[in-house]
Amino acid sequence: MADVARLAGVSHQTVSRVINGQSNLRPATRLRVEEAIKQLGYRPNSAARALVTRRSATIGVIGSKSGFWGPSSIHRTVQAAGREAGYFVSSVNVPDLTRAAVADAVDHLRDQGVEGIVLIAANDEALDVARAQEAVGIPVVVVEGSLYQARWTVGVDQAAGAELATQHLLGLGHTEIVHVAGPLAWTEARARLQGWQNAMHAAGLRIAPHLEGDWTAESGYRLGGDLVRRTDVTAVFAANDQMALGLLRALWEAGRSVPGDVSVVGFDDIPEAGFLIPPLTTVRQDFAEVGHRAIEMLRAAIADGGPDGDVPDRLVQPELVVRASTAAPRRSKRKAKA
Amino acid sequence: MADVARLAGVSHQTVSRVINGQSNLRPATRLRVEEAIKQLGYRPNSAARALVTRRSATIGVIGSKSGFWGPSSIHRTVQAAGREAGYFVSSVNVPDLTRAAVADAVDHLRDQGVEGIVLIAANDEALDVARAQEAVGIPVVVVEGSLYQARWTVGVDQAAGAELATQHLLGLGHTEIVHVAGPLAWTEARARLQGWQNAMHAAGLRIAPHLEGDWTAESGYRLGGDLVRRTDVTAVFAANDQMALGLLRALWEAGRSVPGDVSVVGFDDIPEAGFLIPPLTTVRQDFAEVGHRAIEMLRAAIADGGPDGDVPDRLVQPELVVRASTAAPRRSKRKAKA
DNA sequence: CTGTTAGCGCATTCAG
DNA sequence: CTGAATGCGCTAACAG
Repeated sequence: MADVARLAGVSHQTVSRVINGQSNLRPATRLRVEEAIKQLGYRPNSAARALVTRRSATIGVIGSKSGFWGPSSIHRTVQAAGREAGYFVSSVNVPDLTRAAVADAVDHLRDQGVEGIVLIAANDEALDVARAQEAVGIPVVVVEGSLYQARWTVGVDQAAGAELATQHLLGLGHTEIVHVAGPLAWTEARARLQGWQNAMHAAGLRIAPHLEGDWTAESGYRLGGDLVRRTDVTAVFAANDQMALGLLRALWEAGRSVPGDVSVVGFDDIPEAGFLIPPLTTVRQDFAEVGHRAIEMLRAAIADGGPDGDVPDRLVQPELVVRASTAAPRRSKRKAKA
Repeated sequence: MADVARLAGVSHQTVSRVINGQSNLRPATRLRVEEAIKQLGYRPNSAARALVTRRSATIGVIGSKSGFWGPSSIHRTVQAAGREAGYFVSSVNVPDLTRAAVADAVDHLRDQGVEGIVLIAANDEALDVARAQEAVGIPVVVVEGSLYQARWTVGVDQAAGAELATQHLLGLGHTEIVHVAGPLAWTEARARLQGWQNAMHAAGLRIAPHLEGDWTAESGYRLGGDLVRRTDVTAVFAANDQMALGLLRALWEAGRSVPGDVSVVGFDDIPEAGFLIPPLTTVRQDFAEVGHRAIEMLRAAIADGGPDGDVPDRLVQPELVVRASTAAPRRSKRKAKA
């Protein structure tokens, strides 16, 4: 910077003013300085700036190492939105979302001086850490966590999505609809379970016990092995597409046709969903929107720290994508068809 | 830090020594300082440290927004390995790997003062930028790029993997093996194409023209629509699992059985591969290993800048995973079966 | 083994 | 509209 000042024949701080786009500058001076900057290929030192301004212009994102479609998509969109908003974004992927691992990630990020943190794919333990952190003073926005367990939250309306899926099945005439849930320590899994129950309840139907998987195709396959024997079940709503995929395979192996014998609905709309056998009906989530809102909220939290925004803003509405894995049940048992 | 010094009754400097784990300290003093640090909840300011040491302890990772399995898995493993190595890791996902976008990402990272960059999933344009960057002084390790186009490179031996896949098909007795390649602007796609050609050539077989997809299931499905008419083709080697998945669907729709009528091999071993219909034979890549080596190499590049390591170290060997999508051709046309 | 003295590169007072 | 001083929090020399 001293070099630039010398070359432009001005002082230190005039250069600083140019860089920070201050207004009180004679255009000629500014031009001269800009010229010198370009000529010398000068780049401001962000460490020095951070030291004096006490602003690192950096935010942290905590994700999980596991690489499920939803969380990792959100990680990407949050990253992109953060950068667009002018931040450097520093990521850390924890092996699992245990209290210790998340706390560790938070520490790492704090040491770097991040101004705020976005925590993705939160389960209960992770939420505890988030709450503690907020108390300590560094804003944490939780994505896809429960709205009631953290102050700053953004996410898709999971329950609404699950209701959409279930209602679709209901509308087709199904009454025996089983839910293959995700791990219930995850708030997302619980919200989807809840949505399914709500819809079943609203339709006046008996709510069969749900199954619980771990988001993987393997678990869907394994649980599908059990479901296959229950011939009363005409439809399954899986809490994500991976498990639905495993289910499809189990059904296929058992010689039960989809959607002839049983309809299957997933959740997420992974890019492959439309190319499964058969193409999967599922619930699409607008991850890009989630990413943007997360950053928006984080900025607000950093600037303000005050009361959070309106609840409606935190929820992104999902959308049902109907494909070929769902149809009316073969023999329509009429019963609770209102 | 001044507070800590005061509380411990020592100087500035001694505190600094404790933090940096220097050896010349009386244990008693160290203990006293550590006590004070804990009591005050003191955390070193990394900006100040970066300013004086000229080391940010930060590295950058450039990935692509698209979210394909391979690149995003590597992104995660690189992130993890970087953190284990004591770095802060800052990510940026570019919309596409064009020259402009990558150059932009590099600039962003440089502004942050990263000590080095890992560039993931490189195509030709991105490689240009990487080379330019190396010349300018900031080390760039390219993952999955061509070994000949950049100095610091780590990756899976794509060609070897493709040969593995092709040889498997060959060993089963197939002679008409078509390759559905990835976008050939990607070095990975070219290497896999090359491996297939090598194996075909070595077997003394005619090399049919390849098809070119874009990594997506959709493209596999589309290209599969064409392949379906070519009844002479008994086996297809797809350059990734997504395209193989689309292919499976196209084949299924056309009523051609897999592996009865045609065998299919993929590449990547995505977690769902074992649960497709039928379970997919594919080539597995050890992404964690790639991530570790990338960081290892980046450290070397940062420290040294000198000659690169031995070529063997840059290549991770892939592994064939045989599942149910491959079998001997129905009518064995003997011809080049050695 | 420990304290003292400088200065990293910048933004922020305050004067001109 | 611009320049001169001051200090952010820390580490790197030196002294002692």
